[in-house]
Amino acid sequence: MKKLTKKEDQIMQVIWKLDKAFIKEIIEELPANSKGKKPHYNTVATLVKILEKKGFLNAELLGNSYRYTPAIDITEYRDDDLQEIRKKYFGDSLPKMLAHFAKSEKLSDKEREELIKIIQEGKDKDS
Amino acid sequence: MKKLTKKEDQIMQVIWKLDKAFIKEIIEELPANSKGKKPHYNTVATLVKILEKKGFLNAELLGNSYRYTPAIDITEYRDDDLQEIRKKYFGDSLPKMLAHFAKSEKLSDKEREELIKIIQEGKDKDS
DNA sequence: TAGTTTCTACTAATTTTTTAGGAATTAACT
DNA sequence: AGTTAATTCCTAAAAAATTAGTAGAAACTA
Repeated sequence: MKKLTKKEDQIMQVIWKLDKAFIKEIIEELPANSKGKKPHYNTVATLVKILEKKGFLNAELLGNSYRYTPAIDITEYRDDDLQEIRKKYFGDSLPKMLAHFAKSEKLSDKEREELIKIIQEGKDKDS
Repeated sequence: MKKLTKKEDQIMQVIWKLDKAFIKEIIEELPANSKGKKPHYNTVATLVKILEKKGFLNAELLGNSYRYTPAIDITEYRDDDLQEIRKKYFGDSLPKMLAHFAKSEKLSDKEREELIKIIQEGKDKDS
């Protein structure tokens, strides 16, 4: 899968969240910078074009403007990301990584029970 | 914590791995590019200088050259990274993320047992 | 219809990141 | 001492990523 830059990633996160979005709507979701400015319309349009070219977005012409939808599932992208993290910090070992998380923070008793159930059951569909 | 660029991150990974390193040694650990070339000495030296300025590295003069050591623990940096992932893909929920991993892939029975033990015990030191 | 707004397409400016050249210094060797 | 090799420091070129301007088409409005 093609890599995304930080800004491209940011745009994708928004579109995954909205599922379908016009550029205008994307801008609304984006945070303002330190001077309180949302990014320029054309800035976002450029990023979106790049994402389309990279195969991350599909465009559909509605009236005179395009609406964009993800061409790639967020889970696919996410799993790539997660695998990288695993490689980088846990010697590519899932149990090591899991153990880290399990140890690292507080879980409620109920959460613990649920996790144990999941682990015992083994694999499943996706979360 | 200051953010690192991709190359800066790459250098840090090497130094965390080696614990102490001269520039020469860093270069040895870095992969060659598509033309079989390791990065230029000064390229690495520049990155290292930046990392020093950003507070990620300490330099110690030995003979006529510097040896670099991490000024920041990898676990600290890693945990930042992990938290971002958690926010980005799991609505900042640790149990959700854990559940995803637990479901996502195959674990051996032994690994399962160990994880369950860890979860039941609750928190611990770091992994 | 003329003015105004909205959006796209194209292009370029700006900023950030990455790469590496040149000169000076030190050490090492013969 | 003279030559070579390795390193630093300073600097800037090159590439990649980000931002946004200009022009024109389409749609809307008074």
